[in-house]
Amino acid sequence: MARGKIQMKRIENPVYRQVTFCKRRAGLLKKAKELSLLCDAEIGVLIFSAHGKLYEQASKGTMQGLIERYMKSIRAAQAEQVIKDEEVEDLKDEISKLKLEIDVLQKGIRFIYGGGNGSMSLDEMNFLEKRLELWMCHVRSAKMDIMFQEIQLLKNKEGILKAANEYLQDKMDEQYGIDNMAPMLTNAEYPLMSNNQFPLTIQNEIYQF
Amino acid sequence: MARGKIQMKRIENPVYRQVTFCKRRAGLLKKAKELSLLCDAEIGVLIFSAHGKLYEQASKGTMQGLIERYMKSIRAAQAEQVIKDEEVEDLKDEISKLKLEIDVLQKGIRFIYGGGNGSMSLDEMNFLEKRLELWMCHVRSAKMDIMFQEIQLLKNKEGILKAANEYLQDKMDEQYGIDNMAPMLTNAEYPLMSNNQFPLTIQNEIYQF
DNA sequence: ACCTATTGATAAGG
DNA sequence: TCCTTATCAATAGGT
Repeated sequence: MARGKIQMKRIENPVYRQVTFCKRRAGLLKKAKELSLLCDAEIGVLIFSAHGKLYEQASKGTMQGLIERYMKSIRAAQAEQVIKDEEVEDLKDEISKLKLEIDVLQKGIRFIYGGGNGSMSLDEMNFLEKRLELWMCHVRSAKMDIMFQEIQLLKNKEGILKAANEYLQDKMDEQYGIDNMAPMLTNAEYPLMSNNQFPLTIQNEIYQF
Repeated sequence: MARGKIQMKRIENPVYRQVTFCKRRAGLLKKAKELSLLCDAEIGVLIFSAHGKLYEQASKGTMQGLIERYMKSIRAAQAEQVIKDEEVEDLKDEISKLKLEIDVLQKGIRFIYGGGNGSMSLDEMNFLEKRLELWMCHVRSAKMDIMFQEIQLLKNKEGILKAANEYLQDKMDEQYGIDNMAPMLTNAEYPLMSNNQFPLTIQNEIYQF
């Protein structure tokens, strides 16, 4: 440079620093423009002064376009710009669907829990009543299925235990003799099963509603 | 420059152009770094070669940070970067809440409509049944309230129409004489009200469920 | 903002 | 891509 070189460190004198900033900033932007022109390159320069003032130059196109190109160029840039936009759209779509779903589901239920604050018409309530009755039928039917399955399970168990019981009975008969043990078992047909017995009457009671 | 200055226009010879691009690019980045250092400025340089290759330099901080600062500096930049992030968070929060809500609401209803594909336990179904009965009670109670209000409304109308009827009757009596009109009205006490009458028996029928 | 001595950048060639 | 070197451009310090 002229009239003495300067050390490559921050210029402490604020006046000198400001002057140098102006001069070199102009030089930098000029160099950028020249490089862009000579070599057909797209160049952007962003300069924030120490006080936060912005200086910018975009050779060929706009700074916005350059930044977008930069974002796309850098890997995963799409994840920050393009994909983020898509994500927002997806999320909004999902929210719309969920809200619609909620509306349908809550139209009645909010009303019911809210104590019926006049937001539903008589027709809507009649519809809801019918719907609730239907749901209740379905629930009761499903409940019945489960209980019936349990009954079947218990009956199977009953059969197995009954066989085991008879087997044990025979063993005892062999070991202690018929005269000695027979009187103890006359009052109970399947003594090991008493807790799991399901009389048919109870079963029928469950089925009707 | 050395050995002759060059014209400030695109260098046609690709080899020369490429060489100049390398040299001047290095020079530009060096100048940028020096300016940043000397004058305490934050500088970013973006260079896309004619073939699309990216060269970048960010003095102080990262290019991303610089771009964000640029976006914030330029008007409405927050709407593209910061606010978009916040928006995504908000949307995700909303979705979480909605999904939770849906889960609660649909836990039973999905099952019911799905025909009871074994996803609920017997206890859960008992709970749901009780809940449905309660809802139905609420619906019927609300329905009843509305019908009662309608009845009150109709009774008020009845009173008004009855008075009007009597007034008209008197007028006719005055105009045509008692002998001429009396026989026509003996069979109906309130002839203008017949369609809106609510016998007490029907009302009671509605109340009981 | 301008001037200008001096330094730094770089075009051309290897 | 790097080195060399003759230029020319950029600029530090002063006005």
